[in-house]
Amino acid sequence: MGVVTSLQVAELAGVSQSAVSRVFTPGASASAKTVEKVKRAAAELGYRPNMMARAMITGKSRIIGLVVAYLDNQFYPLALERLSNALQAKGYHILVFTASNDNDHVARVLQELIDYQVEGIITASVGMSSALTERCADAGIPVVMFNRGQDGAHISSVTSANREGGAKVAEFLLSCGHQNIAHIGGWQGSSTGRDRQLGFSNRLEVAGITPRIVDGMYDREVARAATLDLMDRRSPPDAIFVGNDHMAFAVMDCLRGELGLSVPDDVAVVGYDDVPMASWAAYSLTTMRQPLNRMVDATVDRLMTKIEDKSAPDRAIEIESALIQRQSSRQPKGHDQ
Amino acid sequence: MGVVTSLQVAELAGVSQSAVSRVFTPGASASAKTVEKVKRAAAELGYRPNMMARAMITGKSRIIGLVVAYLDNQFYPLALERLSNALQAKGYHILVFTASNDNDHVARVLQELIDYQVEGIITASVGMSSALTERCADAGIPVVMFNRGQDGAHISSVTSANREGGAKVAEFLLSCGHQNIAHIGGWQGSSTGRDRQLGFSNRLEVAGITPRIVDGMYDREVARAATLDLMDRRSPPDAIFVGNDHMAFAVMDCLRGELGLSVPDDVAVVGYDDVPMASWAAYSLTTMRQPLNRMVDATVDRLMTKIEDKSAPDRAIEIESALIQRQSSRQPKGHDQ
DNA sequence: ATGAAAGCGCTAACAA
DNA sequence: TTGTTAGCGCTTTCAT
Repeated sequence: MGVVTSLQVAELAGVSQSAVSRVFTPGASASAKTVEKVKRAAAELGYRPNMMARAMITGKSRIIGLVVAYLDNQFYPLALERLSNALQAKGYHILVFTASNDNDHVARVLQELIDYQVEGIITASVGMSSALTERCADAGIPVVMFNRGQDGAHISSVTSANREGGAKVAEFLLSCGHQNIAHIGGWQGSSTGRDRQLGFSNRLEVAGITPRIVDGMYDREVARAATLDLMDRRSPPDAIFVGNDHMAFAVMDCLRGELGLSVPDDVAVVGYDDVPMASWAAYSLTTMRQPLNRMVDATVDRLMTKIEDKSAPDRAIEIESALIQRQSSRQPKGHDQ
Repeated sequence: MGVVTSLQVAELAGVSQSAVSRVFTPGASASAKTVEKVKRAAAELGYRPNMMARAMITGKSRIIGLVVAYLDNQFYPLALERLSNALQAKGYHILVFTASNDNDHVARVLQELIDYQVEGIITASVGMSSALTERCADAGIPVVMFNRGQDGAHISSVTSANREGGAKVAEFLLSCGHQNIAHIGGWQGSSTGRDRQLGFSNRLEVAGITPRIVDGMYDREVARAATLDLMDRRSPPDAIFVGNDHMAFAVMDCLRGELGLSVPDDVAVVGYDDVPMASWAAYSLTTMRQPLNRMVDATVDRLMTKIEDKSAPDRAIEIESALIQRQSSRQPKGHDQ
């Protein structure tokens, strides 16, 4: 069993144990000769520093906790992958925790993360009460919320400009000549869902239109039921803005499969996120592109900043997003092919 | 900053530091009175044991390393989610590492995992040379390969019965009356891809049919190119078995979108995995169902067994899978609706 | 059942 | 630059 300690390396190399430690500590001082001897001995014994011991002393575990609720919406696994890569490049690693969007559950999970002495926490697809935010701050652990915000709170977050995004969708549907518009929103318990909806309906109201609104809860089944309900009314909508792509696919499946309708001829559908699947031929979904890479970069940047300087100010970062037009929507008026 | 130590709790509770430790150690002995006093003091100070320190001493980090290559194939995020939940329920957590399928890369990642003193390693969608397997064994860290096997190797693995699965698909396509059959295989560098292909072509050969075979590399783009190539030949296939669902979706997109063909009238498509998307109306893909829950359970079980008893034998577990018939394939002969 | 004492493997002053 | 000496916060003998 390969449990080699720095002491054994020291003995073999004929130096002190602390010399070994220095050789394996980035910013430490050691003569070329010592480095040489130690490296050789270490290689021979297959020695590697014990991260746990190091973490305990320095208080730097090099671990970032990631709390995530859903992994069935493709946006999140992709975010996880990118975050992991970006963090790995900086010598950090991700400890994954799954939690439902229940506040108690999140609290428990957060406590465990604190127990693990993680250096930072990223929450994705989960909300946090300000009480929880406080708790982490007390423990001295920086938190960045990914794709969720928290109103007027003392916490860093990275989202796209959801309100503006919702407005852009409204603008677009209006320009396509739609008047009878519905919205299957993201869960109203999430800032993301609320903001998109707000931007959307505010812009529509300016045009004197009040969209029919249902909460899709970020769930395929709920979105499907909402679609069925919407289309069953006296004057069904000819355009539906869906709170995210994940639900939009369900809406399209329902529209085309169950109801035998044509998208976009009978009903136009617009989503939000632009996950890879949105561009697949089977859907070709018009959607707001959330720039994943930039969101990930901003998240990592925010986290690193706070880790290096705990007193750095918290910031709510909003990244602009753009509408990607595909086949699930009609052409805006006055725009020829 | 909430860095409360057991010593502070001990002082407040009027007991020794070791008493505090015992109270927080599951199998330890302490009188009801002591437990009471300590718990009260701990609660007052907000004390929680430092996992890092505990891990260092006991050698039990309660962390499982997960090495994963792709997260764009929906099968893996789902596996990750289930694994995380199952492990969380047992008090373990997942440290995620992403690695390409390059042996050196995997080696580096594995070394980092060993540095972190993880108690076990799960590899998903990545292969491991037996040299790497050895290394982990030397470090005393159990490894379970998920959805990958290693021929005649000294390692635990959990897969579905891929060879048999491939044969089942062949059998099915034959029963539908197909004669001109192609296979866009999973990456041949993976046991999973090889086994499915082997079972498939062996069964077909019995019927005197030699399928045209292309390696799809588990990649949408490669699968698309393969489809284009296959359909461009003099006698294009009327049935394609694709090595996994992820590629099968690309094949269907290409067939229906780019080539304007009908599935299954012109070409039948069968996949492998049965990810949720396979059942969505847009695809309705006939596919082999890999029982994710059972695979996850087996993986966790195997890992726990090896963690508890390092000398437990390694086993290659194969879980049976069944064909799920949907709309992307024709009806087998002699079977009425 | 409890406290004292000895480490786990390492980093970080401190002298030399 | 180097070795010596303390610990980090905890678990674990070992007496009591």
